[in-house]
Amino acid sequence: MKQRISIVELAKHLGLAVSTVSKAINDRGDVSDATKRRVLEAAEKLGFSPDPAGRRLRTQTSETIGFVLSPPQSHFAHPFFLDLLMGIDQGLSETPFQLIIVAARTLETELDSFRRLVERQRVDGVMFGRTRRDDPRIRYLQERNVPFVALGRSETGKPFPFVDIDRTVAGRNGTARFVGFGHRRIGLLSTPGYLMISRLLQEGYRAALKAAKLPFDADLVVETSNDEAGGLSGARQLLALGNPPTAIMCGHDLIATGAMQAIAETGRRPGVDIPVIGCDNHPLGPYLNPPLTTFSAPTLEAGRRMVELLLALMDGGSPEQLQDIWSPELILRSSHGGQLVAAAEV
Amino acid sequence: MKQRISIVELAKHLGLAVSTVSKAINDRGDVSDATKRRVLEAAEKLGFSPDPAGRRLRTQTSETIGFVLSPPQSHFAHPFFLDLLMGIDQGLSETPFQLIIVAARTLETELDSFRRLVERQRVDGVMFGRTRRDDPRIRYLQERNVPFVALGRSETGKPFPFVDIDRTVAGRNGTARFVGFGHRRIGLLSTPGYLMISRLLQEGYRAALKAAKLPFDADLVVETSNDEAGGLSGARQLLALGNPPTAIMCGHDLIATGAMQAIAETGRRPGVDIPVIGCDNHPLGPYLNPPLTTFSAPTLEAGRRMVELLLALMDGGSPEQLQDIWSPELILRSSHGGQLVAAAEV
DNA sequence: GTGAACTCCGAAATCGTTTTCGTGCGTAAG
DNA sequence: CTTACGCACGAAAACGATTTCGGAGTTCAC
Repeated sequence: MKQRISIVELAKHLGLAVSTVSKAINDRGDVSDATKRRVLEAAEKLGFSPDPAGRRLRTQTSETIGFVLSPPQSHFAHPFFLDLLMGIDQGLSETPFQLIIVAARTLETELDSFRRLVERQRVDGVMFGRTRRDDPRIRYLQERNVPFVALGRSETGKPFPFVDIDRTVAGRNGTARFVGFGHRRIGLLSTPGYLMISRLLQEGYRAALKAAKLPFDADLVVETSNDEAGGLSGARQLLALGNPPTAIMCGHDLIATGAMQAIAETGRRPGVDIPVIGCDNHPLGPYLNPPLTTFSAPTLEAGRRMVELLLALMDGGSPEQLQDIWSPELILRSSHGGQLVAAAEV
Repeated sequence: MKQRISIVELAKHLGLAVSTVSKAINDRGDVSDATKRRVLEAAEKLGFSPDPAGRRLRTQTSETIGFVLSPPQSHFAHPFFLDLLMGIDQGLSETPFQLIIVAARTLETELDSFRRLVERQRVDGVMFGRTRRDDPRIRYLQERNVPFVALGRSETGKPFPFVDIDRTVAGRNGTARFVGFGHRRIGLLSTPGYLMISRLLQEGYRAALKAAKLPFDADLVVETSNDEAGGLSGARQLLALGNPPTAIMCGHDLIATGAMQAIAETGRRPGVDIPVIGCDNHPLGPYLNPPLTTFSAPTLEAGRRMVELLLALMDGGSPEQLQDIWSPELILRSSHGGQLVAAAEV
């Protein structure tokens, strides 16, 4: 292990005072350009970089932001999550902050993860996703007054910063497209009801029905777990109806995958006899049979943006100004089917 | 923000010396059980927990281990990676260590990520995956003498701790199964050649051929990127051969997914006319058409084990003793096809 | 009763920074 | 020539923990 050099040794080497060296390195005032250059050069040559522990102790900051992985039920939609993480890391890479992550095992212990993060590790800020309509994490963080930014808005507490990829427009545009194709009974396979995205998706769905003067039938919307198994069982339930839907809008690509499976079970051709649309542009979508029509989710960009918002917040920005709502775009492949044949109507 | 309490205030509150309180909290000797209890209770009541910055400065340790995400080409097989991360976090959760992650953007800057981690952040240990046959990361870490454990062995440098899910057995057992079904020309779609898993997979493949006294045909193995697109183009290449394979073994489920697509393009039924086997048990495998036969990859457990190995290493363990090789198991679904019909032989 | 051995606790040094507050010096104004 | 002032740098005090070492007080053997 190459041995480390401390700032006092560097100062001694330069014949300068420690304080001067410190100021030079941090580019604070009160030091001439000449010595500043001299210090920087020596630091480079001797491989000096300030020990974070010392700095953190003195400045009373951890230079750390925490991300907590939601409990693994549904795994927070794998690729989605990974992209988000990379975006966050990219955003952080130009700052002195480091990203620490913890995984919550269950919904019950999730809050403990947050507590450990802020009370023990003393992170400077927090990020998380899968916001819920009523979200105890938000309440906790606001109560402790710790800066945070969420992926997805919520109905909880005071205003807070977030990036939201608007499920309302997915719900609205997806079902509107089905309506345009002549469908009159459109199923909705939504994520669990406590999630904010579920609420928004259903709002969009109802708005589209209303615009088309179509009746709302509660039997046609089922909330299910956010994965393939959920899509499978949810679609089975839908297809077992006396008057089953002729098209299905899904709250996630994984759900759509399961739904297509369920459709195939009944002997019908998924995406053809019963069209399907998903959400979040899962990378495997193009390889499904038929390729899955879905809505975009610029997750990497969302991660980067979340960092910007968090930094702005810690910089004194007001939460109301730090809320992004992005509209997902329809990605047409082929599972959305086409014009409904006349015979199939009624 | 609820205000923090430092150890001196706690000591004052108790009428004890700071040193005594510290010893009580860290359960070091030289303090009676009675006062130890008293201190712990007060700490609990007043919500005291030691400031990591102070401790780290004094103990000259960062209590931090770093994980670096491989460059996004192929995204390190999403769900695989997430499970690994959760395993690592679970392993770490009982220790004072925190997990910090950084994402390498490209192969070129990957080493810089490592350097930042050890030279600037001063992590106590490092983890990474996707080991390569010749791996500069390993060289760097061994040179700097920083403790690390890898996911996957390598041909680089001195012995080091790792957990390896043995691709050799996947390669061997997968092709052996095809052989058993009567196939004589078996394609191998492998991950990029510089990866260790690629090398091992091919070793297993050749071993199975040899055992069956089948000739090795270099045309039948193609190395390709570790994703669906790679599988697609690789399989196309294989199928365009004058004497194409009648079955394809794949180095990853994502590759298998692309391969099935390519097979379908030619009008043949993937998994039936041309059987396919993948690796790593991707969660979407059961939802492919037909469901994908694959090899298991207990990634969560691997993550947990990696933590154990790292801690053991930092505790003075010898690297040679800290190497796990796990055998993946065949997960039979249906894409492996069945008995080859006699007519297809030659 | 005395010395030794053993417990338990406290004073102070230390880890590597940043930051405040002087201090000396040179320069410009009067 | 004196005074005032700005500029560049240095001394020292934090930040919050751990650890070493020494010193009371107690117990025990002789």
